[in-house]
Amino acid sequence: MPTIDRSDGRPYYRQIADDLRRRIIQGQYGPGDQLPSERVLTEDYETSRLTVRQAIGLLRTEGLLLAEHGRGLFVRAAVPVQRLARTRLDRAQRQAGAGAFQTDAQRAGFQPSVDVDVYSATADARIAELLQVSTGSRLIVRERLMMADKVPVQLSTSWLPAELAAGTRIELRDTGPGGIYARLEEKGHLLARFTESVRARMPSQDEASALRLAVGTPVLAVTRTAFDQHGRPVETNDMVLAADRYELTYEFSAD
Amino acid sequence: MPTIDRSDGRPYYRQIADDLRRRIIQGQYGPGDQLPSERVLTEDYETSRLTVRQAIGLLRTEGLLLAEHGRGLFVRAAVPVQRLARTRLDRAQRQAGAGAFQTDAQRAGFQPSVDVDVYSATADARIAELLQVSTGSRLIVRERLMMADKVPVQLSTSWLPAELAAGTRIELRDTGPGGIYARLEEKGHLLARFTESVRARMPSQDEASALRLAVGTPVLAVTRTAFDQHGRPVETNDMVLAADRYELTYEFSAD
DNA sequence: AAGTGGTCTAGACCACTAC
DNA sequence: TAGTGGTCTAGACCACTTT
Repeated sequence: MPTIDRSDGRPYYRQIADDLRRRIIQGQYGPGDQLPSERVLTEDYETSRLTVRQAIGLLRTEGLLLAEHGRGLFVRAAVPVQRLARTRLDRAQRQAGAGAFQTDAQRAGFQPSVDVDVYSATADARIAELLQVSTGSRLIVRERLMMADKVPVQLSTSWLPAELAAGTRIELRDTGPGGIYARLEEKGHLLARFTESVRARMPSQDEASALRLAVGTPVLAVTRTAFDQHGRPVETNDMVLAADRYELTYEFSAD
Repeated sequence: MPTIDRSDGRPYYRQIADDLRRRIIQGQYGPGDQLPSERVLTEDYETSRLTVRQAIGLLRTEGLLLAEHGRGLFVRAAVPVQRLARTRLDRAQRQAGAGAFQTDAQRAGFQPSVDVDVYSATADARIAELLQVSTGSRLIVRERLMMADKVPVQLSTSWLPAELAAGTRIELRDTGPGGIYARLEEKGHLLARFTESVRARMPSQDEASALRLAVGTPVLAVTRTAFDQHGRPVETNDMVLAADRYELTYEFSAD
């Protein structure tokens, strides 16, 4: 029977969280199962509702529990994870037609859709360094919200030096078959190399609502830069991915 | 002056959080600065302390604020980020002497130290698949807690088929110069290739306390598998990194 | 000793979901 | 309509840090 040890040094809400966490891990409550309501837990643990809510808040930020207003508390079920492999950027993949996101989504059985916004801007310090241009240089910026079966799953912002995009479909919403990389190669910038840097953090308010993230879901922030055959950076790209829906994979030689 | 709009649809605590967030982003409170105390904020916003604490809790899980018991509320300062590049696993690096962590830490100006635990176990389904052995096979497991200037920064667990480690220093706490990869190569398993998969999630209770993570800090979970010249997996490794202290970088060709 | 954040109580009413 | 989680009040005492 669940109770609180009033002489235990731990605060009550931690004892409750530890107890519920143990039950979940041991399988007493499985993925998708409903927990007793907050009021029932309050009676079970002989405490106040706020204390129970503190415990539940802890398990929510740990990503273990999901609260649904008017319905109840549920053990969070694992989401099918989409794997993003390095090979999504191989030339063969790029030339196959659509962009990387479309290809991935369709292979995984999702119906992809994209909202695009294109505008011009000037380079701040960070983008200037990534693209090896001067701060204040003119850029084309492409912001995209990618959806799988109409569920937002990925934010992406691309920056390109304005003169590389000038007069191409990169300046339009629809960049045509193969996406911006195909347009760059048509212009003589053969893509030679990518760098990617990966970080994780909690989402901003805007990202959380755009991606409809549950409390306790971090994001993966990936910055990719594309270099042409002369070693010149031709595009850089910030991707924000819901961490519970994506896995990134890389492969490299040991030499 | 800060106040709450009682007719605004948003809950009070969100209005307060939005207001404080705006002030932080606009620079009214810079990194490391102290905010007014909870009781002062309660008066400023003309509400109850719990409502202020809810707002602060939001900003803490977003990673914007840090609360220090008995001291006050502070804007979280950016931590110096350690970059983990693919090249940390190059043969030249590995043969230079110490393991990857020691090399990285010393280059970054930290004094590295490591707690190690070595024991034998049997393969569960996941490890069996990664190492391409049968479930239940005998393994050597090496658990490590890495510290930089005595601050825990990284957890690492390695699994190797028992027969590859048998009779080598891989079974000991101190594996000798070059670490386990050097011992494997001495035994004729030349390392050819690594795969890494990267995910992000909120830490478990154990990880949070082992790595001394602040509320609102996710972890990067990296699984690396090493393959020998015959394509056989010889080791697999789970790394858990504090996301606010690490950045992973990768580089690959566009072909 | 004074000020800070951390924990806790015993209520109340609102918003949402299901029957 | 009943049950659920979400928000809010007005207190109280504890644990920690600083002076």
